[in-house]
Amino acid sequence: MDIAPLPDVYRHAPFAQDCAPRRLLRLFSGKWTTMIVHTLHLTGGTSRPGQLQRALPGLSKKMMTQTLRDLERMGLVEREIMQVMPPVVEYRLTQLGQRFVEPLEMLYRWGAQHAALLDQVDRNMATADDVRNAS
Amino acid sequence: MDIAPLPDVYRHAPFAQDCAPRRLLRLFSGKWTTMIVHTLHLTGGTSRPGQLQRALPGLSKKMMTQTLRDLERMGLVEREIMQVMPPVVEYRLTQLGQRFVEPLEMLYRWGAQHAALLDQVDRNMATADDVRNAS
DNA sequence: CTGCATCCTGGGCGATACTG
DNA sequence: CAGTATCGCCCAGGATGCAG
Repeated sequence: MDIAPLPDVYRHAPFAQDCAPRRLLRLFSGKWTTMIVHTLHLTGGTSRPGQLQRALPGLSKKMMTQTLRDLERMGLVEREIMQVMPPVVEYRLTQLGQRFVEPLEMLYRWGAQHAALLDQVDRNMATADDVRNAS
Repeated sequence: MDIAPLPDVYRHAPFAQDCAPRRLLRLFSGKWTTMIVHTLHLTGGTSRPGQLQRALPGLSKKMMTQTLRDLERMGLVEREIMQVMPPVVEYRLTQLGQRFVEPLEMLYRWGAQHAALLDQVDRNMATADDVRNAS
């Protein structure tokens, strides 16, 4: 008995359920994921937790470790523990992790170069809110 | 009385609270935001809701309208209503909205070209889960 | 067909406090 | 200093039903 083929709509949809774009978005859906990866890159591929947290204002200790654990599971980050007192830990981008720096750099660079557009968006939202308040 | 200056750490942090990268991430933090914008672009800059929903399997009617409203508030999308029965509506990227297509294209293209890396990530997570189950 | 209101659940994320 | 555990909020986002 044959399996019914998927409707064309699904096979040809540019954003099929598990297409690469969606997978990439899911990978980087966490609030801090991309920034942590990118910061590790900026610091030469390796940094210590305190350093990391200071570089990312607003990042709580909990979210930092949690995100780093996720990144470890993905194989993008590895952790080295030195058994001394006080303990010293270093996080490092794996080779796989370094591959993902490129798209992030592209994105961030674009944002920096087009800050004016972001300003425009903020202004639009502000005036929209004004209208909303005036009603 | 002077206002105490911010610690250097904050002024020089690559990811200061409101830097362009963070603003860009916030803009596109919604699950469907980027895909809707990109789909509008793919369809020549304008499409109807049904069409849009069919192009994005999994997108509920509610989230579609909600995201589109947000995009309208940002000034990235505009809506045209034709008063007929049954009603016809068209969503269109504004000029501002079109400016944001470029970074999305970069990102999505990168994802498509590096699907192998995404596969590797999935495999890593799978084996990590195996270890977890074996314990 | 489009779109809005309502209800509800999961989980992301933060604050706090405690261990080594 | 690094990491874990616990608590609780809030809201993104999905399901359903109704209206124009």
